[in-house]
This record gives sequence, C-alpha cells and structure tokens, in this order.
Amino acid sequence: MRWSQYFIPTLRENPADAEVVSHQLLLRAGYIRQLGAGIYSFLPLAYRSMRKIENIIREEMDAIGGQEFYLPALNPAEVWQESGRWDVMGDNMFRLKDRKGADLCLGMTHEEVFTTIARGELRSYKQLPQIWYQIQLKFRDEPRPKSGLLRVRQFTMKDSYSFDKDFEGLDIAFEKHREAYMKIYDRCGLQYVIVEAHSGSMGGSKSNEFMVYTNAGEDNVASCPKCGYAANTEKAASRIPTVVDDQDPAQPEKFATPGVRTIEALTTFAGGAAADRQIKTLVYIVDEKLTLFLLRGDHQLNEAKLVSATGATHHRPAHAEEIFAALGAHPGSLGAVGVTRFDIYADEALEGRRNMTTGANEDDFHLRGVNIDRDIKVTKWADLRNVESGEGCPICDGTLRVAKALEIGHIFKLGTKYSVSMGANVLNENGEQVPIVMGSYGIGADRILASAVELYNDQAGISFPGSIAPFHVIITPINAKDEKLRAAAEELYSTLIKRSIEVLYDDRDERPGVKFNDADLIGVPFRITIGQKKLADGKVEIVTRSTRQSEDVNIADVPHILAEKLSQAEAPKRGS
RNA sequence: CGGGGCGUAGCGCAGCCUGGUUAGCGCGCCAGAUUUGGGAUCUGGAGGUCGGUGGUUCGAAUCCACUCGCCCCGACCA
Repeated sequence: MRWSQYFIPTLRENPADAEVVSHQLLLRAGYIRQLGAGIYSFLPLAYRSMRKIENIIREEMDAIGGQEFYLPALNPAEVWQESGRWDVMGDNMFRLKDRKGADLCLGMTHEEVFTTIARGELRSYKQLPQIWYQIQLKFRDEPRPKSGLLRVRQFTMKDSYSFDKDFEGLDIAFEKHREAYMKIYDRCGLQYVIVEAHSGSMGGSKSNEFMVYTNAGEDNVASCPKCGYAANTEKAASRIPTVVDDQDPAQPEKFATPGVRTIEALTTFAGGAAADRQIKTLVYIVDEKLTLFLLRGDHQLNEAKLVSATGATHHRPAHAEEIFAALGAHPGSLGAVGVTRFDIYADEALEGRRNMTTGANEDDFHLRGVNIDRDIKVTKWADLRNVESGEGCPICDGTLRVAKALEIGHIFKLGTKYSVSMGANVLNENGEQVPIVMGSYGIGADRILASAVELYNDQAGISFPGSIAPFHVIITPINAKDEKLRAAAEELYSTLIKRSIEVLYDDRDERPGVKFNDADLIGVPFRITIGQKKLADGKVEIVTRSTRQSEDVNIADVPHILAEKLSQAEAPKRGS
C-alpha cells in the first residue's frame, strides 16, 4: 500500500481519556476509534492485524481437528432459558424484543446454540468426538468498560466446543486445546502463563486461563517461582503458618469495647487481640438469603471463592440496616456466636481455632475466649481467603508472589452441564442414552492485539511481533521529490510486492522526521530507509523496529535479506 | 450500582468562579513559497448550534434545573 492513499490517521498527542498504553497507542497510531463506551471501530491497520491473529487461530484450531462454523449473534431467549442462563447472566446480557414482543438477546457466548445443534444432529457415540468452533462477535453489557480494547462490550472471540462420549474424551480435547492455545500465543509472540482458574458462570469442573502479565490487567495471579504453580487468586491456595492458641476459658466472655469498630482498633484496645486471633464476620446477601462469612481478622474475603463455596447466582454485601435487623448490631460489632438462623461459611484458616475474639452482636461489645468448634455453628468450611504475596506455595516450600495479569484465553471442562439441561444425548456402545460430555474454549482476539501492544511498546510507539504486524516492512524515501529516490523506492516497492512481502510505501511528501516517527508509532517491524548518499553507492538502510539497529545493504539484496529476517521473526518461540 | 472527574474546531487545552461587542491558543487541515536523515519556516485561509433541553436575565460557553454521553476508582469476564 501507498501511505498517501491508505487511511492511517495518526495523532501527535495522546487523546485525553486514554489511560493504559495499549489504548493510547492504538488510538494515536490510527488503529482504532471509539464509538461509545466499550465500543470501538477497527480501522484498516487494526483490521489487518486482526485478520492475521484470526488466521493463526484458525490454522491451529484446524490442526487439532476443529471445524469452523458461523453461528448467529442474535439468539432467541428459549435456548438460554433452557440452560438456565437467561436468568444467571443478569444485566450482563444485552436483551431485546422483536416486533412480536418475543425476547431475544445478543450472544455472550455460544454453549447454548452449539448444544442446540449437537442435540439435534448427534445421535451416536460413533459421531464423536467433535470439535466445533467459530470466530465471531460476542456482546456483553459490562458494568464498566475500560482501558480501550481490554474491556469492551462487543469483541471478537474464537470460541470452540468439544463433544465427547465420556470424560476421558474430554480430557483429550482439553489437552488438545491447551496445546493449540500455546501454539497460537507463541505464534502471536506473546509471553503468557497458564493458570488454574475459577469457572464462574460457565460451570464445569476444571478450567485454565491463559494470562499475560501486565499492570493493565484486572486479574491477580499467584505464582510460585520454585515449582511453577500458578493460579488466579480467585482460585489460588496458599500455605500459611499455623497459629497456636492458648487454652480457652469454659465459655466466651463478653466485654465492653466502646467505639471499637475495626479489626485494627481492636488490636490496640486494652483487652483486645491481635488480628490473627480475631474472627472477622462479613454479611452478604446470597441469592436473597442473608449469609455470614467468617475469616481470620487479618485475612481478606475473595468474592469469587464466596461464589464457589456457596454456588451463588447473585451476591452482594448486606446493607447496614439489613445487618442490624438480622443480628441486632452494626458492622464493627458482629459475630457468629450463637447464630443459628443464618448459614455460616467459615474460612478453613479458622479450623480448630479457640480463644478467639469476635463481635458480640451488640454494639460496643465483643466476645473473647471463643472456641469455634464449640461456640459457632458453622454450616460449611471453605476456602474463602484471598491469597497474598509472600505466602507459602501450596505445592512446594516456595513463596508465592502475586502479580497483575490480563486474561487472553480460558479453557473449561464443562462436563454435562449443558447436555443435561438441554437434552443433548447420544447412544453409547451399550445402546444407552448418555449425555454428551462437553468442553468450551475461548480466545479474545482483540485482547491478543491489545496485549501485544501492552507487551511491545516504547517511547516511540508500538513494536509489533512480525506475525501480527499489519505490514512486514515500510519503505521510507527521505525525500519524496527527489527523482532518484522516488524511482528506487518505486522499484523496490513493486519488487517486494512480487515477492509477497507485505509492504507499506511511505510516498508522502513529508519531512523525514515525520515519516520516521509515524513508522515507529504504527509498529511495522522493519523499515527500509532510502537516502541520497547511500543510494549513490547502491545501498539502503534496513532498520529493525524492536532493536532500533540498522544495517546498510545493497538495494538488490533487500528482498532476500528481508525474507530471511521475516522467517526468523515468524519462527515460533515458547512463550511461557 | 456507589464514589470522583470531564464535555468549548479533527486532537490537546484556555475562557466559566466574578454573565456584556466578532469565543481564543497550540497542533493538525487547505493554498502558495522556501525547505527535506528524526514531528520545518513564512504568508494567506477554512473550520465551533460552547453535549442537549428548559429556566433566570435586557443579555448565558459562563448562573440554575433536568438530561445525555465519556473517563477514572471499587463489585463482573475473552
């Protein structure tokens, strides 16, 4: 392409409301423009990169036997009602009515639609296994779209679904996807880590997320440098030192704690207790029911773990009035001793603890000498605690560190959740109807683009990996009006096109500085600079964007030197 | 949803508090000239219902009310 005829609206300054670097650079480099909150237009450069990403995904999915479909984004309510997710998805689902008043929605994911096809067409175990996929738009009415392409309401996802006759088959399909995903991210040049994850509204038993470490991410990953354990903190476990308690009195003792409202305040209050000798009582409304959650005073509740423990569809912290009505005290004086009317979930770190201090459910009073086994009627013990940096690895004797990360893919073992609720069965070898065992696997293509920018940028702009850059090379003649330069550039341009090298030719009549800066900004991996002096010796300059290194080469050698550099850049390298 | 902030030319901003001629500045854009190895210079131009609606006032970008949109911080996910 000739730059003068191609639409690359670069910006000199950062748009004011872009915070994260990928958002700033994609805007400045003329890749995207915003239409609304979490809604972006992809301009030609971005769309070229997106197609490359999609094709890499396509090739790797095809390589594991995936078959590409294209399903509707517009879905009738019925299929979602059958699976039960019409209600579960809540406000995150875009809903609409047709002219007859029938309920429809925009697909957030496609388990339901694919399962509809499976149950209609798959009859026998002999037709299994199947891996079906599509690359398509997903719509999610996010509570808070943010960070440019990182969190949007409409995005492109490769979603695939595996159908097997049994769980052994699912294990194989899951492993195939895991391998395929690794190849995809490797080919896209991303550094990533695979972590254990929380399955959320997808359901199912096991899931892995593919994460890119970046501060722009919204997840936290706990990892052990020693043994390689890695998990989303929504799921992560950790090892913490046991606290040895003193002998407790025969029964809890109530004592006045005027004005003490926090764990912190009670640690310094005369007659109080250290935070790890306190029981923190949190009150949530879980699927309409008021529920208590107990943690050690110095621990934080992880709400994803709350969901895992309770199986909740909806949850929120209870309001102070609701709490007072239920327990007779305000936050700051709450406890679970003697409470029987409500479910009580207790964190495993509290097991066996005694001589603890907690609220007395009477404002300005606490109880000490509490023995959990004796004094509190725990409904269920569960892991509720948020893992923190510096805690012990659950697998080895290493130390965990917690870091921000962005989710770029997620693979789930669904099991029979959808096949059972929607009636997708096949006949097995014994002639029995059995539910198909399913898996579901997603990759956000837009997030691959954005995370590549997060990972590969510098002061001057984007530095895309060769495999997903919109162009392989840019030709920059120093002076558009110099006939010799122009002729050399034109000739090189058509030569490279003939060699199938994707070339952008900056034929604009701009000053060299403008062209160099624009070339750096948009992130083309190689630049060929053609200037008078070197051209007089038959030479041009090849500049590598990522390293900023340049070398002078004979103009006739450019095509094969470039071809070599490009094939090196394309070579898959292990990312994690 | 709760909390904070912002809407003035394509982009970045000033003006608003304390209402008063034709609403400014930088960048970008158009024309011409001189320039051409890291975001040139000069000259001359184009471009704005000041997010919207209603109100107060002789007079509103400016004050008031409502409303829409966007960004950021906390609970959701590719």
